[in-house]
Amino acid sequence: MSTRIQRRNRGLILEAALDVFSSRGFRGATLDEIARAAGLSKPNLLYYFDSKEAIHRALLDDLLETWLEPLRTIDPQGDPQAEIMAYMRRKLQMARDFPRESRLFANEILQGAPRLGDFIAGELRTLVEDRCQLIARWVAQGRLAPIDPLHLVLSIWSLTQHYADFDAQIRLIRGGTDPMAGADSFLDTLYTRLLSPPAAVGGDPAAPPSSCAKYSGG
Amino acid sequence: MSTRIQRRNRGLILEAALDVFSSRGFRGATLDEIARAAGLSKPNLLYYFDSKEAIHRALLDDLLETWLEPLRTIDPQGDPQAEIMAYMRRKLQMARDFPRESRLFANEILQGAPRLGDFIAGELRTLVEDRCQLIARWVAQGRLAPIDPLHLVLSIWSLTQHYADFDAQIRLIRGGTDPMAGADSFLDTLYTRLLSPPAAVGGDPAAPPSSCAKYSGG
DNA sequence: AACAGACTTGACCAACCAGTCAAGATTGTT
DNA sequence: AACAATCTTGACTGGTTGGTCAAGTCTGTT
Repeated sequence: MSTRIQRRNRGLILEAALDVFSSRGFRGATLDEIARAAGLSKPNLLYYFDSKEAIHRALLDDLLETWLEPLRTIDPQGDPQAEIMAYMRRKLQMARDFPRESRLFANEILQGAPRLGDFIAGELRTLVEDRCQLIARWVAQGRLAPIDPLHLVLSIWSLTQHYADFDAQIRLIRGGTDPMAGADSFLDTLYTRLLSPPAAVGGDPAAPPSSCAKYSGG
Repeated sequence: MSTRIQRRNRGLILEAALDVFSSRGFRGATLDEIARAAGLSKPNLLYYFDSKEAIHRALLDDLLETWLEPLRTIDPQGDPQAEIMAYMRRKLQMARDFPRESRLFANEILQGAPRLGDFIAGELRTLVEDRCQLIARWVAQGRLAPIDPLHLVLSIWSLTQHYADFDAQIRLIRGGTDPMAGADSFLDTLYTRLLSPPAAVGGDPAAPPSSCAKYSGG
């Protein structure tokens, strides 16, 4: 059971901590700065969370489900190209809506994934392998242009999260204009051209490149 | 004038500092750790560099020229598609050869580019604008498929540096196999499909999308 | 050998850090 | 009003950090 005050203050702390951790990394963040941003005293932070580590952990835990969900949503029964385009658009929308979460994640990976190793090597890896098998089947059926499924997935992560993670750089280069302006239509164009199966209708889909072979067993 | 010992020790320090800064970020790195990695005492580090900040600065300064050079190398007289493919391949090779430098840069941008703001808003921005004008001309001439030049450049940065910056994640997902295996041919495929102008030979190149218009004045 | 300049470091300092604690303030309930 | 549970915090601790300094060692030159 948690009180009204607990819910409010835990919320304030996590919100402030997301700001600080995402922009300074774990070691660069200080409890004093989080406390100041949350409008609470430092001992009060530690009344609600056991440690700096625990706050960070709580943020990551919130994040992980949100992170996996769009990948889970890909529907094996749907149209291959439409499914992948929709996945890419969901990820881009997440970069727009949750840029701090993206940077929190990026910070964690950049430092060698010390706290996310288990999640990545476990749940995420399993899910990615499953999705790669699905994509490989679609390619084998000639419903997608021949492509390496894993690199396709990585490219979607890379291209969408880039707008959140490198926001500071893009802002400085574009000087003023919205960093993500034009990103939607660019990525639509990119993945349409990348994925559209060769115009040749019907028959004989080309053999998938060898890099897909390892997934075709599913 | 610098002595033999100076050259050797400055080199040892910068090499060690690159390891530490790239994996921990500026605030997460400590002089003790750099000193230990370099095999020198902490006061000795500060005999060769004025401060922690100065070591970091020296690393970034070394980096910036290397970073710009491939973009400069794009030849306005060359074949458009070949020039951009070659640029992409150079960037991918840099991600392979200098992953720590890429992560050092990524750390800096993630934290809001506090030390690179001037470089990015100045030299880099000017160069990028110039290259975008060039690409926009190529598109207008129908020698490249219609595409937003800035997002094209951003996509190359994103897709190549991703293999260095998110190395830890890719390693954990692939479990053992070389994180960059297959990246070359994937990116070759991607940019070939993205950039190849429509098969229609000769005449009437389609009007470039409006997002290119702002570059067409150069 | 002798000497100056270059190099090295143990011991230290002030500032900052995560986390503790005891004492007090606030809140919800009767 | 009274009381217990919840909430809040100033003052503190032990450990770490970037950086200093005086005293020393090493190196190249004569």
